[in-house]
Amino acid sequence: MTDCKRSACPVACTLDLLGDKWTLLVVRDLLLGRHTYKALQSSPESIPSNILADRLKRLEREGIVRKALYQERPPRYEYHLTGKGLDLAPVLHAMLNWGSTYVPGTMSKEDVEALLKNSGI
Amino acid sequence: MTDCKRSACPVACTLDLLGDKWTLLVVRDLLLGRHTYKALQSSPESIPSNILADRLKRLEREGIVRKALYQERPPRYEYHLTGKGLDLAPVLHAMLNWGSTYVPGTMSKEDVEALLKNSGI
DNA sequence: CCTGTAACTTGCATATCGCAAGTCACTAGC
DNA sequence: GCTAGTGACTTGCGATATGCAAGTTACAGG
Repeated sequence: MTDCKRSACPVACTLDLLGDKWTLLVVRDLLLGRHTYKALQSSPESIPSNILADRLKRLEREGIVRKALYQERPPRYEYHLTGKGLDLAPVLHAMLNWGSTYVPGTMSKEDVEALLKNSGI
Repeated sequence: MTDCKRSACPVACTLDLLGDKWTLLVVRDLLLGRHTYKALQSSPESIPSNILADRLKRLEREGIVRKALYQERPPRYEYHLTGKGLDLAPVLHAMLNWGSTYVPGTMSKEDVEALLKNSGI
């Protein structure tokens, strides 16, 4: 294997995989029920197309996301979180708590919880 | 104010502030008891000097870190987390959990807890 | 005066990002 | 059959960010 880690620290290694502005947003959207490339592109932050493709590829390679063909002609794909991916929920949840407490102008935690309920999770 | 957010999502806004490979590592080190520039530079991941200076400046500007002169001649500084900064602990803790579970070759959660105890937190 | 140390700063090459546009494989309508 | 439209990407390229090395400032100690 050629995966050189920065250190043996689990936090550092987690940041090596997820430490950027977009990756965890993709995971958030997958948790919120957006499963197609189009749907992921349509989230309010409008992720650039090439970045989305790259992040999905990385997440799949890391076993956090699984890509599935759900229609053959024309080919259409769905992305789903694996168990490893679903276990990132506490990280997102902690960020949600912190953000809604300390960043003015963001949705309250309650609003987001309601949104989650309506999205059927 | 000219702080344009990507969206009203607390997670997105949190990632705007902390979403990169280094920022949360600096917060981790501050939690672990490294408080000087030198000490922060000496952590196992060896953060580049210019990046460290930049991140400390940003964290201070965002009210996550407070810089204090603890010795006048020669001038020596200490960095400490504010309440806002300390409240990032759950985020780090969630990453610690995930990393130690899913990234092979990292320290176990127990080892890190022990380390935290010894560092006097 | 010379060496050492903490806390940065600067220069510069390389890597990553992000916008726009283009591609590919179809399907549905005329 | 021809054209427009859609989903899922890919490509080009300028702008921004990163990372290494070296330099700077302000002192202390011998």
